[in-house]
Amino acid sequence: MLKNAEFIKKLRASGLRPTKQRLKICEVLFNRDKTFHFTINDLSRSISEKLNERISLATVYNTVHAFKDKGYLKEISINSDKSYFDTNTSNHHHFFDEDTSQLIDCDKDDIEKINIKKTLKGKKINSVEVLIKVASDNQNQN
Amino acid sequence: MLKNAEFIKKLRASGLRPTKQRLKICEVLFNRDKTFHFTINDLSRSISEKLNERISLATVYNTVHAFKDKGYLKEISINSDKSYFDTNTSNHHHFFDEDTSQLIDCDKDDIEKINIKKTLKGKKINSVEVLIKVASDNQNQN
DNA sequence: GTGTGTGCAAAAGGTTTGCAAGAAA
DNA sequence: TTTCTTGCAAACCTTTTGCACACAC
Repeated sequence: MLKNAEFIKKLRASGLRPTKQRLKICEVLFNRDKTFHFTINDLSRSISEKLNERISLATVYNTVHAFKDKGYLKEISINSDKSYFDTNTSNHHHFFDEDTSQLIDCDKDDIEKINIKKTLKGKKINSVEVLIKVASDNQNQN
Repeated sequence: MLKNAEFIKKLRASGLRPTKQRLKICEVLFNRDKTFHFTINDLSRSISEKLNERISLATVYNTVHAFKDKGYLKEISINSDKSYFDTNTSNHHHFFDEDTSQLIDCDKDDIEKINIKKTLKGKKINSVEVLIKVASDNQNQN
């Protein structure tokens, strides 16, 4: 459970002014036990539910993008009409449940290291993302 | 180079009426040497450029979705405001060049088989997609 | 003729932008 | 007081939908 003072320090350190809205968003995003996978809409809903407060959509978008640029959030590559973000910024992969549209983290141990043999001239690899799409198994429901 | 008659046969076989528009779209999509990675917008532009003809956007959307459902096209998981499709429906992965927004196919041999150790109860794996994001390497430009 | 497909325009949904008012430094 | 941030509404872009007309069978 991070305290407000820590968020303020963190924001200042990355050149972001610790405004009331950004601190609220930090609270919703980072004061939790588990990783949070969300769309902007989810986050916006969480803010109103948890804090009983309203932050303008434009500000939520601004903040999420700022946090992503600073490395506090990660955007997940999934083709969808919406963008998905993840509070777990470590190098990891995802299961995507097509029945429920839920993302599930994949631990480091769940997938063997991926070995890429091809290289592209003059290009460096920025990230390697694996998305495993799953759906209910009708052959063996449980 | 596939002929019109073959497209007609293929469409009929999958229960799609071989209309003028669908055949044109087949021509643009499948009469090429290399794999085609595209957004709906790219395809629409290709149609007007290559065939000097206009097909309604709604029809292009309908057709691409129908072709995807029938397995003639694959949708690629990449987070973007647009959807990307691929005429290569085999099991393969992609590089995504963040400088140019271009997709590049990854051959089977370029990546070792991915071994997933975790399983989710009652769920079966539908697909495993790897996306390797690259960008120009400023340290070693060439 | 019957049912499917097409095309247009309008609507929908997510995201971005411009700008005036407000808050932080 | 200067600069950054917020909030609103409008704009934007991709995608979907409703409906009349046209085409395939």
